[in-house]
Amino acid sequence: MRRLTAAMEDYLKAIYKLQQQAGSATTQALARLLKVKPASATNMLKKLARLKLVRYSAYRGVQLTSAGEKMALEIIRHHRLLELYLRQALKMPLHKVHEEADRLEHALSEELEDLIAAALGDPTHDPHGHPIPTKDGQLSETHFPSLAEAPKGQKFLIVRVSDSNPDLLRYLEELGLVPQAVVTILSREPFGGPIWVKVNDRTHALGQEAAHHVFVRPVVEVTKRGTRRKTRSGRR
Amino acid sequence: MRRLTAAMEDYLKAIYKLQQQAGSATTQALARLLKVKPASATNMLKKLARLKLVRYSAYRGVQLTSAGEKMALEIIRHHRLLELYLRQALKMPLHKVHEEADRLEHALSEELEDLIAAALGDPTHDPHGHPIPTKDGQLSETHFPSLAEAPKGQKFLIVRVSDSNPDLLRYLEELGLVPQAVVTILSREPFGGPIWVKVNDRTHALGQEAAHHVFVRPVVEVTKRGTRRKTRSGRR
DNA sequence: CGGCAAATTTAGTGCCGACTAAATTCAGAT
DNA sequence: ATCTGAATTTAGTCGGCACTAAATTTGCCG
Repeated sequence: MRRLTAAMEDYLKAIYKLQQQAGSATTQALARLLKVKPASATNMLKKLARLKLVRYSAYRGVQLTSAGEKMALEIIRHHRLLELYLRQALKMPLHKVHEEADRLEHALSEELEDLIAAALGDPTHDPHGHPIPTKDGQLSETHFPSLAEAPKGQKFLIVRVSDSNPDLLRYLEELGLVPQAVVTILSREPFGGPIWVKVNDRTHALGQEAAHHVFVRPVVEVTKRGTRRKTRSGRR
Repeated sequence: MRRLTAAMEDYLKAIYKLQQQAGSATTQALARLLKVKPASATNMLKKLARLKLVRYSAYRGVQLTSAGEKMALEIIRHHRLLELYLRQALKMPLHKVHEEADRLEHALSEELEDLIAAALGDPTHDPHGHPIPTKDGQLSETHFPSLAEAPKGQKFLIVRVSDSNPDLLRYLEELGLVPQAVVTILSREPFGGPIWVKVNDRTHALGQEAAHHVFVRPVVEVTKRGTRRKTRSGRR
């Protein structure tokens, strides 16, 4: 159970992400995600295969072994706990937490991980709305429609925003389109035009690209009697 | 103003420490402190010299340049802020904060440094009692006698404990010999024998080695009238 | 089925920072 | 002034992880 290098951890995390989206990870996709050349990725894949963290057959892509997946989830847990901690305890702007967590995650001990999780009350989601794997490696990915797909004319709770692009994130933050915010889709311009949304009593014309990165759930509306409409239950 | 590697930062920090204690740093002392071979240290010293962070002439030891000192103090600031944060905000045991901070210090952005400093209210000392360099690189080292040197029969405030040995630290922690604690030196056995101290109403026989790592200041005693005795003033 | 473009891998290099072994320099004692 | 042991440096290696350039494999299309 030797400590992995930061580079290895980055690869495992990336492979996990690609597997989620596409079932398996190709050398090229991995290289693009990690901003390295494909040759470098090949190299590392062999190393990870020797460590039995991935199943790798040449020209055929990779998959995490269960040991590899376990490691990946640990790192993702570190990352997401850190993001939430930075946001919540230290009030770091949302668009900056990802990069910071990316560096810190590799230097986090189990001990500190536990302290942070405890300080946050064992949270289930990071500030972008991504689920945080449990200590024993459980992760419940749920699918939500993006603003681009959701029907107009009703209220939605923003449950997740993509953390891939800090500039986009900063923009969304300015508009108030962050997790936990409530948004109403007013209308939709045709031919790839913007989507009119209302949030915090302000109205914005949101482009397709941005809309694709905001994920929502029909909001729980509480009537005068305290009964609910439109969704079954609970958190997120 | 490119980012230094973690290894370079470690060397700068170590050189700074040795310079404090001895005026200048030798290759050997550096190697011992960093747990590398002397040949490795020589190597790195040349590299740091090329970057104008140290003045290095072969066989003659090193000194930090003012640029090097500035960097060293930044890193020490990171380290000590982290130690205090881990202790204060996350309640990490005192003997564990050093190692954790040693890893995290290299991954800390200026941004996060500022947030942490603000959250702690711009503190002046870390949990071992070491002064924290200011953002602009000021550091006030003050000398204090160790328990081994202090006169018996009076009360002392513990202002600092050495952070060099986690096991020793853990031991001191168990005894209650931590910064801010008040200790009374009862007596001193001759011929290198133990020192009898009282802390929190418990009495302990403290060996020479341990006593050398605990630094104290005569305590401010507040009389009924609120006047003071034995020391001039303020904090620490 | 053959041919070709894209994806991938192999081969070889460079930088970083550790190491060992061998050479060199320094400083203190005689 | 010289000798000698300790400290230091030099020379050469190695593992980690990136890179480029050159092979190789794949899969698809006609």
